[in-house]
Order: sequence, then C-alpha cells, then structure tokens
Amino acid sequence: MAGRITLKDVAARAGVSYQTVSKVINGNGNVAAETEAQIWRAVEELGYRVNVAARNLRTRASGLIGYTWAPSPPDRGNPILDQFLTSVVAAAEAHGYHLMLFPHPPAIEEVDVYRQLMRSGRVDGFIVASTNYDDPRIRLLIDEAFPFVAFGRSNPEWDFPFVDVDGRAGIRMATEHLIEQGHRAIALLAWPDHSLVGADRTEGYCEAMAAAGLAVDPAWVHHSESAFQAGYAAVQQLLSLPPDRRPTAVAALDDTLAIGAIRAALDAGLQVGADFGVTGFDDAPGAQYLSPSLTTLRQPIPQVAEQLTAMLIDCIHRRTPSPKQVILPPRLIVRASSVRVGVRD
Amino acid sequence: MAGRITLKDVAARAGVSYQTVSKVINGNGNVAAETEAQIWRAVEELGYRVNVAARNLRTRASGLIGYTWAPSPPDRGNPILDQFLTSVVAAAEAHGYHLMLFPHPPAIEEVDVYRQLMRSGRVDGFIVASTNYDDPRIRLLIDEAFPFVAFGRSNPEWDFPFVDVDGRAGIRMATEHLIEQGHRAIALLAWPDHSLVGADRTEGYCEAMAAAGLAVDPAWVHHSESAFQAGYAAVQQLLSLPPDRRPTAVAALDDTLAIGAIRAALDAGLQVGADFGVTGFDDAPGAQYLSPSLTTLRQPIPQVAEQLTAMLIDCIHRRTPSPKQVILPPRLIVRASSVRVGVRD
DNA sequence: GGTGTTTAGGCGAACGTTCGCCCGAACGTT
DNA sequence: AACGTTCGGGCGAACGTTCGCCTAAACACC
Repeated sequence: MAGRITLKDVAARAGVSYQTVSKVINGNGNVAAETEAQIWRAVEELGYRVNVAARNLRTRASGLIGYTWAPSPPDRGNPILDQFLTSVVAAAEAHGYHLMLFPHPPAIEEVDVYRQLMRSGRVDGFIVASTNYDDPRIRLLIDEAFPFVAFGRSNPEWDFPFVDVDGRAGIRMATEHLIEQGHRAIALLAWPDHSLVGADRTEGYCEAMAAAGLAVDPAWVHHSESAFQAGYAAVQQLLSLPPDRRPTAVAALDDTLAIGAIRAALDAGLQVGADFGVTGFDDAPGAQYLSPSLTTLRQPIPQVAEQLTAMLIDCIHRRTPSPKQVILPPRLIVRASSVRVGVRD
Repeated sequence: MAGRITLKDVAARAGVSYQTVSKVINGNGNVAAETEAQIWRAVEELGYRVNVAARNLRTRASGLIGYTWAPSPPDRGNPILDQFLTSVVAAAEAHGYHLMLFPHPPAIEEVDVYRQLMRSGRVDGFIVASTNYDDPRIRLLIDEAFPFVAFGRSNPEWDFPFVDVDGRAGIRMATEHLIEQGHRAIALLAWPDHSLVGADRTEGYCEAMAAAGLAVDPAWVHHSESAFQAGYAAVQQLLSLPPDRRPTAVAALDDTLAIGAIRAALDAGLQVGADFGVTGFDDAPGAQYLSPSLTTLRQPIPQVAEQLTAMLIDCIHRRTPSPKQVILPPRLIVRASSVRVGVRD
C-alpha cells in the first residue's frame, strides 16, 4: 500500500494541528508565512498527498467527469476519439478533474446507468455524446438538475448547455465549393432519416443548392448508414441515372461514405476531381493520403472539448455557463477529390 | 444534489440498524431471509445507492483503474484506441471497476504523475501502455509494489505482469506470406532503433528470411518514424536501387508506412499486388477499402484488453495472476496488396 | 486603560461507510 | 440442568478529510 501518510503525520512534523495543515493545503485560513513554509516543508519531506477518498467524502464531490460513447465497428473506426479524449482529459485536469469512462449501455438501461452513477456520487457531472432528439438521458439530467453538458443538440425546446459543430454550415460550404467548381448536378449521401445530426447537415446542402438556384432532383439524395459499401452502392446507382439527371459530384455526410463514393466513381472509369467531385466530413486520419486525397470538413475538436469541459465545470460549481450554447464552425479542407484542375496528388 | 439517501434512511424504513443494511448490501453477515427481503425492498423504494466516497474511504480503494496513452498526431490516428478502451471498460465494469483517464505526462514528470496518483489513492491500479525498455514507470511500480499490468514488454530481467502481441510472429507470418507469393527480395519498413516493439517485429522479418535461406541486403531495411511520407520516401529509394538489388515486396511495421509504400509503388507505375507486394500491421480502419486493399496483421485487441484487466484485478486483490505474462498472436489478413493473382478489389 | 478588531491557529464535529466484536435467543448435546 | 454452538443482528469505532466556530494574543483606537 501507499498513502500511509496523513494530515496528522504532517501536522506532527510541522508542530501544528492537522486541521491547520488542511487549511494550508487548501489555501484557506490565515496562517503565518513562517508556519506555512514549515508545513510545506513537512509535506515535501514526507511526500504527503491528500487522500482523495476522504476529501471526496467530506466535500461530497468526486473530481470525476463521466463519459461514454458508442463504439464504432472496427472496420470504420472513430476518427476523432483520440483527439477528443486527449483534449477533454487535458482540459479537465486543468480544473482538477479526471475523466471516468463507463461502458456504453444498451438503450433500455441507459438512464438507469446514468441515474446510478449520479446517485452513488461516482461522478460530479457528465459529458453526453451522440445525442438524439428527445434524448432520455438529457431529459433525466435536466429533471434531476444534475450537472452535464452535451456534445450535440437535442429537443430544441429544452434548455440545457451544449456544444455542437455546425454541420449545416459545413455541408453548405462543401456544396458551395462544388458549385464553385462548376458542378450543377450535385448529389448528397445522407444518413438515415431519424438522425438529428444528419438532418442538420442535409439542410446545409439544401440551402446551398437553393441559394445557387439549383433544383434538387429527389433521386440525388441517398439515405443510408455510414458505411463504405453504402457509399459505393449509392454512387453506382447515381451514375446509372439517365445522362441529363446524372450528378457530376456528391457531397457525403461523412468520410466513410465519401471513400466508398470515390471508389465507385474510380471503378466506373471516372477521374475523381476532374470528372466527378467528392467531399466528405470529419477529416479522418488518412483522408489526405487517399488517392485522390479527400476534400472534407474538419471539426474543431480541441475547441469543442475545451468548451465542453469549461461549461461542465461551471455547471458543477452551480454557475450558469455563459454562453450556455455554443456552435462552432467546421473548416473546409480542400484537396484533390473535389477540384477540377490544379492540385493532383 | 442526489445521493441524499443513506444507509440510515434505509435502515429506518426496514426497521433494522444501518450496519445490518450494509451487511446485506455487501452480502456479508447472517441475516434472516425475511429481514433481507425487507431491506432490499426499502433499498428499492428509496432508490438507495451506496455512496462510493464513503465506501472508498473505509475500504481504502477507489474502484478506479488508471490509464493514459500517447496521443497520435491527427493525420495518423490511433487505429485501436476505440476498440481497446471499449474492451477494457467493459471488462473492468464486469469486476466492478471503472477506467480513469489521465493526461499523458511529459517524460520528465512521468513517474511523478504516477506516484501522485497512487499516493493519493486516486486509482487502485494502472494499465501501462507504450512501454519502453527500462521503462521508469514500470520500475517505480515494481518498487512500490503497486498493482499494475503493462501492455507491452520492458526490461526482460524485470518480473512483472504484462500482455503483449507477438509482433515478431506477426511480421514473420507476413514475410513468409510474401515469400510464398514468390518474392525473394523483400524489404522492411522498420521503426527507429530505440523502439522495443520495432526491434521485436524486425526480428520476425529476419527469422523468416533466414528460414527461407534468403540473404538480406542491408539497403532493404529502412528505419523511420511511422509516417505516410516516410513509407513513401523509403519505397522511392528502394525502387531506385539497381535491378538486381531492387526489392519486389516490402513488409511494413505498421499500416501508415504501408500505405505510404503503396502510393509510392503506384506512382512508380507498378501494379501493387501483382508486381509489388506490400503488407502492413494493425488493420487500421479503412485498410480494407484502400485500393488495393491492404494485407495486414490484426491484433487481438479485445482479448488483450480482457487479459490485461483480469490480471490487473488479480494484482489489486493481491493475488498473483497466472499466467503472469501473456503473449497473443496477431492474425494475418490477406488482401489484394500482397497477392499476385486472384482477388483484385 | 477599557473596548473593539484583527490575526493565527486550535478544536469538535460530521461526511457515510465497513469491520470486528459483542450479546441474546434458540437449539441441541452430554 | 448446565453447557457449548450457531444464528441474527446491534453497536462502537475508524477511515482522513473539511468546515465552522472558538479563543488567545496582539494591536489599535478613543
């Protein structure tokens, strides 16, 4: 075992009461500069570290932020998990908190798991990801007035702190970019209807098309789960449309779909970039090393993570974060898959 | 706040002393079936959850496993993080533990961070990843007799619990596979010299070549950091060797190098697979959707995670895990990038 | 010189558990 | 009838903090 050294040991060595040591360590109370130095020396010499369990009991806090996420299928991967976690963990540490991971519960037990974690005092707050419309976790946390912040939106009538990336603006930028490249018939590889994020991003496509006065052929909008095969199949289908309805570019809602799309276009003998434009979303690792390299949207993950953490800390301290809702823009990364001339790599 | 309900509340409702409730909840002590039912009913009705801070204080445990990892540069990504964390978190939960993430400290402060975490009772044990030869963290943990288990090896003279993937066998399999495909001049894209894992994997290459009676031209072994550009440059250089020394295949120590290698071969006008074989390591997400799809080695990450966790739990309970050292084989996934005929996708 | 006011630090209490010890009743056993 | 044994459960104590209240000395002020 370690942690054998307690406040009392330090106090004995410094010749004060142990409560005074506590005061010094927490920076409260009036203590003479000399005794304070004395105490710090004792702390140093004994290698004292505060016992978090005792502190947690007394302060009714855990110093822990709870987080879970839906695991990705291994063939797809989560392009942002590493960066997101790294950023959150760093931001949390700056406030004296740590990140606690718990298993992604099946939907039925979901709220129970959250309830248990809060009731037991395991965590001081949550970062809730993969939010849905009318998300029951968010409902629960609002009702219980438990500190949390969401990465993503939910029911727009609910008032709660969240950070989100402006997917709509992102896809709008991508679509506008394709229009600028001279494309007029632009398809969209979208997500299933029930997806909140998907709907938001889809709107960006519609806006850009409308703003450019371009009509959207219903056959151009494909809905599917994010999967390489789905992107591949969708583009095969799009390319089999009669020439006057056949798109010359597609904007995909994520990189996986985009990569499938590129392969389908390549296999159909098209020059991706010159003949057929493709854009993705996420800037997955390796997207720049595809051939052709992938034009995509990069989410400002470190900023998202810092915002989320800062806001959550506010909530934990029973302060209202301001702003309470934050929407950050993604950045369009233009690469070869969407430009007609110039860069080819 | 939540956790207002304590043992005493439950006890009052069930008409027993609160210590008896504790016994029931922890499954100790002799309690009549009827009172036990009574108590469970009270627990249910009040929605009682044990206060972990209090329990932790009393039991001198935290129920937390500490973990950190070296963040990957965003353009590379960590191909196994999601799966690894998911598996560890699930396995830990099965034993009543959670995973606590802490920031990856700079090398100088490394041991201090670990020391602090153990002294403060923050965690009950560590999973140590990205191990080095003579790793100071491992040294510290051994010296302090603090529970931990490593993902990877270190100084072979130190006796400590670890799980590792047999990279040597993996690269041996890949090299043998290339030899089977008819290749004789096979190059290796290796890691920097100081890398323990790299040295291990490199041995597998040497073994396979030696076993097949093939001499290794020193120019064939390239050392570099894992990076797309490095793989690209290495193959460019290899292809500029005089024809009689020019390799017809390369085994790479990771997928990133392999992908760079494929691109370089492609750009040199070679048919990857038919003319030039390439293998990687990791089975990164998307490796199967590259063109050509990548032959690679898949690590048994879920098994690694389960082993690590089970062994760590043993250590925490002051039991010696058995076996104390585990080495799991990776699996060769043969795809188009290494086969001369047949599958082309 | 009595009455505030500040400064430095002591002290009791409580946070909610778990653990070991104790005791009374019920049940056999010699 | 006296004596162990088991069963069911109560009870005191301790885990190591933090927090608020109290006090004694020092200092100033009129």
